[in-house]
Amino acid sequence: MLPKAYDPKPVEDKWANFWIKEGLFRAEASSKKPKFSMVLPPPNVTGSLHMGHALCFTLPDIIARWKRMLGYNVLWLPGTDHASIAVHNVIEQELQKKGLTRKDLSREEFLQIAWEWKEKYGGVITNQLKKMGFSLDWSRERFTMDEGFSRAVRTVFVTLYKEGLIYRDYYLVNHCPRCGTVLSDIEVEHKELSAKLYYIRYPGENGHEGVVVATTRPETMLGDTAVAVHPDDPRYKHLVGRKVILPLQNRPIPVIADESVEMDFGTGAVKVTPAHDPTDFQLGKKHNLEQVIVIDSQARMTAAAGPEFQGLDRFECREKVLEKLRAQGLLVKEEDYRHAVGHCYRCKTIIEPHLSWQWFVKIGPLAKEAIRVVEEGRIRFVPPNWAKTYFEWMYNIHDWCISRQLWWGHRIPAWYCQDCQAVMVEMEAPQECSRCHSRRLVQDEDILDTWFSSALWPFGTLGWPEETEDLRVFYPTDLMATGFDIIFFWVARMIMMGLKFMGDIPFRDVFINGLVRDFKKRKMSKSEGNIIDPLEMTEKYGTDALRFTLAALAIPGMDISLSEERMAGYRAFVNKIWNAARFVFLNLEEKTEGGGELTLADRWIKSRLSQVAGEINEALEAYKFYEAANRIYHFVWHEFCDWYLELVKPALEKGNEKSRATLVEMLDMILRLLHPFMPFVTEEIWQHLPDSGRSLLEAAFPQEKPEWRDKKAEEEMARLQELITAVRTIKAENTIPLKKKVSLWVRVAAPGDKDFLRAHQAEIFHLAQLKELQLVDDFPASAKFLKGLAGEWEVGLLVEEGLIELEKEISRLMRELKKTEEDIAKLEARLKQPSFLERAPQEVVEETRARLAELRRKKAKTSEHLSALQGLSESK
RNA sequence: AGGCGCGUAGCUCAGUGGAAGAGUGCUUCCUUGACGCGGAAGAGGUCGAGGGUUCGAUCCCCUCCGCGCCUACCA
Repeated sequence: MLPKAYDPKPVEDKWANFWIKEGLFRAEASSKKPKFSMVLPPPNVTGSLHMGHALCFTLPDIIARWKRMLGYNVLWLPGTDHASIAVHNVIEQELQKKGLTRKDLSREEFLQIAWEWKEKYGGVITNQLKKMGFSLDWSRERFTMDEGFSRAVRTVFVTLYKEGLIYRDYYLVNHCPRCGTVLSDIEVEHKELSAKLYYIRYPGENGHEGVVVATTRPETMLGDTAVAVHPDDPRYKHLVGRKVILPLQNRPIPVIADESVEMDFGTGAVKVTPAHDPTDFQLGKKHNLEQVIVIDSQARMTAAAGPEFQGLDRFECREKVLEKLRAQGLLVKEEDYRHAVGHCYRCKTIIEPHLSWQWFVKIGPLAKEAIRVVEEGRIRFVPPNWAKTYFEWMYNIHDWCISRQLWWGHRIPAWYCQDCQAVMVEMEAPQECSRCHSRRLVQDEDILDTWFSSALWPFGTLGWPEETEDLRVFYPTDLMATGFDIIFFWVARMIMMGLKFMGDIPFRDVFINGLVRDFKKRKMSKSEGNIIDPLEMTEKYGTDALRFTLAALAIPGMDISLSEERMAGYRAFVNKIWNAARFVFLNLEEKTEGGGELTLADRWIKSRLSQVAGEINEALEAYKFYEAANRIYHFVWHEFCDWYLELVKPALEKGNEKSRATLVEMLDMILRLLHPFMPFVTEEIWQHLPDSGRSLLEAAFPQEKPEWRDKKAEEEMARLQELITAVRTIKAENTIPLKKKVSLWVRVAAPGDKDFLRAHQAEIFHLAQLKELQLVDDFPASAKFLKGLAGEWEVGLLVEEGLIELEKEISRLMRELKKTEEDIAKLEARLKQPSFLERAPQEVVEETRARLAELRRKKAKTSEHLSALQGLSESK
């Protein structure tokens, strides 16, 4: 006999190991079954599993297990990502504790530490993935820096370079002074800050009044090389072509005209710093302005800023500049001002635009194809709205800066000749310069953006650039499940690279899941201290409960707000299933002699199960996890447990073998339906069933069975349920304990009713707790009843002394009557409108009339019952 | 500034052009032999505000209010 309460821990460990040991998650390239493939979004090696992962991996695991049970050859390929910046950050934090920076180490020393780190912490996350039971094919595990993958990355780089789609340029890029590397545009987070807008006078040359410019970054003025105004601005027209004196530097700079200047903003005159502002950079190029770098890559002022400022931090410098301007009377005005400032997405440091040589991907041609496959519906976003987000970015895409001044990652396969400056991009280090044959070559120090390699994940993991069997069988993959926050970072780039190098889409469907938030809808973050740790939750509630919670809350396009309450609810559900199974097993023990027919309840539950199976398959087909989860939840708890298990008891007592077989079969089917959502408890129970196979993973997923559909059984059950509920309601409202056995009188409505009720009286006695059932055509006037309605039937509980509280029942009936009257009034009003009768569909009108008739009957009966009770009350 | 999304029961959220739903919480009753991580019954909602389309709107359209998120070179 199973224990009374389900204990997840030992069960989960057992099956998680079993599945892997038996190779049940392994895909066979040679299989004859249809394939279904996915790649796991590779978690960072630095991290541990958080709730975002748990959600993002639970949903595809549900699909993977479902597809496997449908007979697919399923590949779900796992792996981890080297995550350059994240690894740098954690290692540098460690170094900092020892008072070191990475510059104190050699590149080789640093990389050794990083590899050790990867071995140690990469293992942590894979163990967590195994523990959660994700059905990943571990025999194919990959890492973005393993040898094969590195070759793929180099191949892509070299190919794109040779085609002119990768180039090197001296450009103003986003630089994080803390991380010490440049970042791509999308790695910059814009945050609104309260700041000041400073108005500074630049005096005119030869004593004219000059102009006043407005800026949020006064420290950059040291590098100004022009002032720009709008060509049509009457205030400044006369100044264009003349010069103003740049304060503090005492350098004459020209006033130029450009249409990009907004006349309405500030004073209509803008200072131009081509080396430190993206807009100014463009303007500078257009007007051939000098680029004066006054801030270096560590955000310190350079010599060009002048001796007074050199070496100062950019913000210290700002204060000093303001101080000086004030002293000279050139700071005209300060205004409070809110504006968006770029921050590093990793360390939140304010970004410094920085002029330097970097590598870029010319993205236009790649984007074009990637847009088309989504437009044409070859790749489908779920929910479809996310395609809009995708398009918006793709239409306005900028070239992608891919070089990073870091060490942990794929080193750029470019070599420079120190003699003739030739650039060589090759798969392997060249021996000599291809132009001058010099052997003095140095490799580019930079590495590639981590996302450059992640973009290759769907085919790099399958063996590309080798033409492997895996690649042939499993590419393109079928589904990519991920968060909306990396549509640009990852999804878009995978599409571009997949199309470019495989000539085919990397995946068919992109399922975008929402963010996991806390119960107050706040983002989970370490600093807020509101992190819900999935592993803590699995300890507390079990992995099945956690998985089911995530599935039940996964409404496409919506963020999930997670609460422990909710999880506790689903833990109860797991326990409920456990106990339903205990009941089934209890009845398995005592073998009966057989015989018997399928009861109404048997036919009903089979009909319902068939329907529910159909609905679940349909919901999963559409990735409606919440719908599938809720259907099965409701069916198991409120149909199978609440009704069927109670209804089957009388049949089991009679030794009905058909009922017993149905009971076992239903449990089997339920376990199969539930398995993708809660794999552990279902496997555990299923293995206790007689004649179960090696694993529930290999059992067939239930489908709708038309031969099980039984409309008559469903209708009859509905009538029985109505009757039983009516009795329970009367009992409950009169505070008669349910288990108190009563005499029930039913006034039947149709000729066959008596036979029907007699045939099911065992179930009725059991569920309504009766001691007597009288079937009558009319109630005797002599006896006293508590009456109610059950569909067409009128029911009466025979009143016994001291059994009822009349006042309570009377007020209940009065409430009921009032509500009925209100409903009647509404319908009558509707039916009085000629426009409704004329224009509404005939069936709607008919339905309304029928409903009205029903309500009128109810009203009549209720008031009849009421006056009977009132009479009783007076006679007392 | 643009784009997207949300506003329905105390809370978290489904849902549909033709009688307001679930889970949880709350109230009352019940130690029925699968389960108190349980059972039964119930209370609770002008479906954000105002217009419009319609015989009929919580649902479609417009405006507004409130709240998120994303994109963006007005310094």
